[in-house]
Amino acid sequence: MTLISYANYTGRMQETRSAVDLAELASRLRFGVTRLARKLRQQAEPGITPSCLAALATIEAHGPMTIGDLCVHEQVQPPTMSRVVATLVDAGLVERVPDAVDRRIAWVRVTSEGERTVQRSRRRKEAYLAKRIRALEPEQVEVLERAAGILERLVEGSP
Amino acid sequence: MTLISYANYTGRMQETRSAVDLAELASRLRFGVTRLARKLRQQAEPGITPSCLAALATIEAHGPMTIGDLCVHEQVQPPTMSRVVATLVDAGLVERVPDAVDRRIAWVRVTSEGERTVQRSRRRKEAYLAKRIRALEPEQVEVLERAAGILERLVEGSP
DNA sequence: TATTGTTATACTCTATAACTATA
DNA sequence: TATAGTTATAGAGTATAACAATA
Repeated sequence: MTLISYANYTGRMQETRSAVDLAELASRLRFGVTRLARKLRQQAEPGITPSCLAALATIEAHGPMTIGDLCVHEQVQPPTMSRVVATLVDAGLVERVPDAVDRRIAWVRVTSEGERTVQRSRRRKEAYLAKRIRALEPEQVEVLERAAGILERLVEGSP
Repeated sequence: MTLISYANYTGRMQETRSAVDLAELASRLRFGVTRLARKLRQQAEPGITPSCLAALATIEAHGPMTIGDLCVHEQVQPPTMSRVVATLVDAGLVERVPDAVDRRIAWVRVTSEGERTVQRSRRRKEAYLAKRIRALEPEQVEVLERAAGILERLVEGSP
């Protein structure tokens, strides 16, 4: 109340109202995105743990990566990723490819079995989502179409 | 390709194209939402683990709950929640209130310290989000305004 | 000497099984 | 006997510290 009166007084009402709406938008978006992501996680692939699946999906999306690359991307420490990769290798979902020139480096590449696993997992989550989207009004679907692109780019390259 | 030709032949092209777009929308939305949620989790409150914070936020949002209620809501088993609550009690963020009539039941209530912690955590995540939203064009913000409400309701009461 | 990754060890989160207290 | 919750114990995920191999 005080804010709006002040803003009105100083002739910056539009700006101030935007700031207020922005906080509320951030709040609602945080809530909706967090809950939806949680539901999607719950549609998990059986037989593979979330951390392994996340690493696998990352490698599948980026192409062959080193352990170091994966650590940066997944925000974990080297020993953790070393173990995740060992598990994925044991499961036959990825394979190690020694670097031709620098033999310290281990490239990690998705196998065709791993490829199938990632795609099955994605299909499962997307089917869950598609089912809910199908229940919406056409205008709502259109809003989501436009929002999807904005969300994809929203946190791109941010810490 | 085959699908569209077939749809065209049977005169259901519009429906079939929608189905195709729906899968793509689901895919993009899954990607965007998952990544954004991940970034939000990374803006975590220091000194409290994600599982404790999630439980705390749930109690704060719902009011006093039993351990059983919390298990259902957080999708964990009773021993897990029992420990999470014990940790929160030790940290002074929640308190146990014995049920007046059924002494097996333990109600869990947020303390004022817990309240402050939840709100600080939310503010931190929302500030992160608001900062990114502020960099968008006004039309994009408007799309997100409309999308927020749709996302909030999208998975309401679904398994 | 610096970099890449692994092994050793410890702590947290989670689960199942067995238990206690109460209804 | 059934229910609400806790304790005992074990497995997975993660981290830091110390190490090995290579550059």
